[in-house]
Amino acid sequence: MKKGIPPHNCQEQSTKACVLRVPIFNHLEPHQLDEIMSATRSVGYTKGELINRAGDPSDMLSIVNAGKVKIYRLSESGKEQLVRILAPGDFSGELALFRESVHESYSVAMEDTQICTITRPDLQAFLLKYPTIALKILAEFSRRLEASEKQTTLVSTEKVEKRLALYLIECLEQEGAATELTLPMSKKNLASYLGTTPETISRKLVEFENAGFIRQKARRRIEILNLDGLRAGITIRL
Amino acid sequence: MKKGIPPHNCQEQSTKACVLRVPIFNHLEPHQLDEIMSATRSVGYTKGELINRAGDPSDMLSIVNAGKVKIYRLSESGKEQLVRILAPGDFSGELALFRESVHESYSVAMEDTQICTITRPDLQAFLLKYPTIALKILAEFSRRLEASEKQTTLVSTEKVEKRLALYLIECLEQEGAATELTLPMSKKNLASYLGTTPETISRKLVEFENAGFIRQKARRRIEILNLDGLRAGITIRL
DNA sequence: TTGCAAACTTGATCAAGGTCAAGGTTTCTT
DNA sequence: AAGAAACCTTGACCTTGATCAAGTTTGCAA
Repeated sequence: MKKGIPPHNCQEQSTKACVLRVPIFNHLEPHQLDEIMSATRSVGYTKGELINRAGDPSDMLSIVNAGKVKIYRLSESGKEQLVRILAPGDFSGELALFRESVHESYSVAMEDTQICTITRPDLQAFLLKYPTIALKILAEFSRRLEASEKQTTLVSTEKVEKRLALYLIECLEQEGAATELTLPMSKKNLASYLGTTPETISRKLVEFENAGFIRQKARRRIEILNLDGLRAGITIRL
Repeated sequence: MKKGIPPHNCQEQSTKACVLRVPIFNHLEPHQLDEIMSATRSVGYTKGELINRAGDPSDMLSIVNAGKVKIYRLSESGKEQLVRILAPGDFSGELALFRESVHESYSVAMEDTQICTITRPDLQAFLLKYPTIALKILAEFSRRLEASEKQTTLVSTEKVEKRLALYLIECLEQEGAATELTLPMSKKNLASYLGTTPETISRKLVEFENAGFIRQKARRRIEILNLDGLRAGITIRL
């Protein structure tokens, strides 16, 4: 399944960019960066390619250098649940790094993607040698843990309508001070992320539109017309 | 709100036990343990006492020495969602430790409880001095992250019936090879943990009983009669 | 550019499970 | 041991949102 792009794509160039780009390393001295770079390999994947399945042995940290990676789980009953989307600079492989283990989730390249990898032994050595890296990773983990627990709470205590509204608001905030946002994924994926179905997403967005909270535009763009209304989440029933 | 138990309870004794008991420290040398112990304070809480609220500033790692602590979040709409229960040896305060921050969740003592605390500056110093501690914490975080993401998937893709069945099975596994398990929390809390209501838990357990999968006994004990049936989760409708 | 596949929309139906209410049990507390 | 307070159970009802089905639109590849 995993074919990758031939070795001529593993340029020194992109490996370097990768290490420089990642928050967990970019505070290091140049000579330390060089050291890490030399332990790094770069692999390419083409759009739609499966990077790993749940159950695959996991023994490296993967850092996205270019492209986008979708990480999802399959439930017992075979439903797909989107966990997160990795953008350049994001990393994955957390579980595997600190104990022998296998992947718990699937990942696919959403676009043509370059990934840099460091093996577990190499990373562990770096962590002991440069403890500040561990602090950075701890910070990132605590951020993710926080996000994940929040997501659990959201899914288990709020109705779809509110989950969707909060998600839109979150997207808006990431866009800066804009009044318009671009969904970072398809509605199908969004449904999977929010624990619902594409049909329901579709209907709820129409409701928001009818309530005058938003306007849907082309290419996944959504204009926010009434942020407070959206936040309150009270859509007028007919 | 936070009143604690007077200082005479902060015995050297319990502080030592605490540090020894925790997986993140118990691999260290005696002199290192002494060093950490001297940076540790012990505080007591009485049953039902609120330890912290969401929004409180969080600047220390807390380790449970004795007792049980319930950690929960409140959703936007005011519903309580149980995140986890800390037993002796478990720790909490993750988010706060690596960046200035506030608690995202509430914690209450479920019984009379002793907690040891280490301030952020002290812990950060130890992490840099003894990098193996960071590795231990990373391992624990990755375990929790994994559990949390699994929980999200479960809640967002499976029906209550299956979530409950899987939960029972998980409890059973933790009891060793027994055919009987004790729910570690009230059904009300279990409902909150599984993202449902006490009424539904009650009804589903009766369904499982009618299907011959389990038998409910006194004091939160449940006997498993048909593990495979439970796993398959197909209850016979009338 | 055409054509196919995937994504999206809309409608109709229905089951899961949340809510409200009322009684019955544990379990603390005093 | 009595009383109170939580917890649990059961019933009736009704909302939410999943599912199935059938178009429609969009995006991409040849």
